[in-house]
Amino acid sequence: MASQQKTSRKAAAAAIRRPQARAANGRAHAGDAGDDIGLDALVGHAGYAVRRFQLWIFQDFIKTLATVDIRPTQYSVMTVIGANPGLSQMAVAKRLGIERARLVHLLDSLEERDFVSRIPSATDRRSHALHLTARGRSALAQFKRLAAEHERHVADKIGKDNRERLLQILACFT
Amino acid sequence: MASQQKTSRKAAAAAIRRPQARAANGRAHAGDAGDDIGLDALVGHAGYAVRRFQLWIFQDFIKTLATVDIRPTQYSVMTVIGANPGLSQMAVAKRLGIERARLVHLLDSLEERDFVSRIPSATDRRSHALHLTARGRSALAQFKRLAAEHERHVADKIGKDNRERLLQILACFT
DNA sequence: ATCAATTGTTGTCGTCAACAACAATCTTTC
DNA sequence: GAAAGATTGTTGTTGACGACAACAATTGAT
Repeated sequence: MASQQKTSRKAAAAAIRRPQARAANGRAHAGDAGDDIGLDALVGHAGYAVRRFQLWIFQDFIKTLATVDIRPTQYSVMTVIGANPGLSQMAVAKRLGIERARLVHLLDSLEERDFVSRIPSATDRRSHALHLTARGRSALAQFKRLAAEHERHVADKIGKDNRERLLQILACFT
Repeated sequence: MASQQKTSRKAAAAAIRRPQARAANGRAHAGDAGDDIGLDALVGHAGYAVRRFQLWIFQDFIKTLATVDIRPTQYSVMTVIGANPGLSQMAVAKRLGIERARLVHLLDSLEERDFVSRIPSATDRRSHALHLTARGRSALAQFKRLAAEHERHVADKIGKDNRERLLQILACFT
């Protein structure tokens, strides 16, 4: 493949020049940096819009909480544990739609930073009861303030009422 | 960490039993499999809902187009090239918000399957003019039919009008 | 007592975004 | 027209993330 690239770059300078069907949005020379590139069917696909939106929103979250070095998934884990102390890893994973294998590493890092502690369950010696540490509780309070600031960025971007509508539409997935 | 887990599992069976602050949504024993686990602040976060929604929507897309083995990103690349023949890799990457480094591998796979061809640009010997092959064009037509079916799944899930509203709200990101 | 299921853990694999470096090539500037 | 800087495609690495498979310890059911 690399060699194929090399050879095709060097050799076939006289390329196949087909009459070439015109673009759906009719542009002359499509190679330049103009921003009038049509998306065709993509504009009707919710998945594309959602992907772009999630990219933006996650980047803003990470940037807004960069000072405390907390990522969206870590925030969601701490929030759920804070609201439901004593949950097992299984319960947290199921509730948040995270693989329990992945949650292991997430909790490892949060435990290293002394935000969360795994306490052996009194009733089931297989499972751990998850709790926030004192440090974790006060940290989470700060995270929530920063997350609220991030949420204001979202409202600024798409509009306050649109954000409300969005939350309502997607409520069935939370 | 692994040893810490081992020891804590074996040793501290008599765990710390704090009086333990009650959960925000007031539950008795939080360790069981009940689905009444509160999300607390997460319900107000657009990012969380969007993440869950994107997970669902991408999985449905992949499943619906499994017979043709096309993933969302591949579909978006072929759609844009089909609508704008002759685009450079840079232009496609910028338009779709993909890293140009990542687009290289995407195009490699699409070129291997004879859906896309990189034709040396006549005006700029650095860049490639991207085109769909004849096989790529007819394949894309089928992909679009399947993608439309997927889009109906979305409408079934969140409601036809909600889907329209969603597309409208997120139009600024496409 | 035995067998199936659950829980946490470890590991691998593939996708994806972000970055950095590089050669080839184009563009700008003197 | 030659040097300096920018752009394009490519390669590679890193880290977050989802999916899956295996495993030991433990629990629950038969």
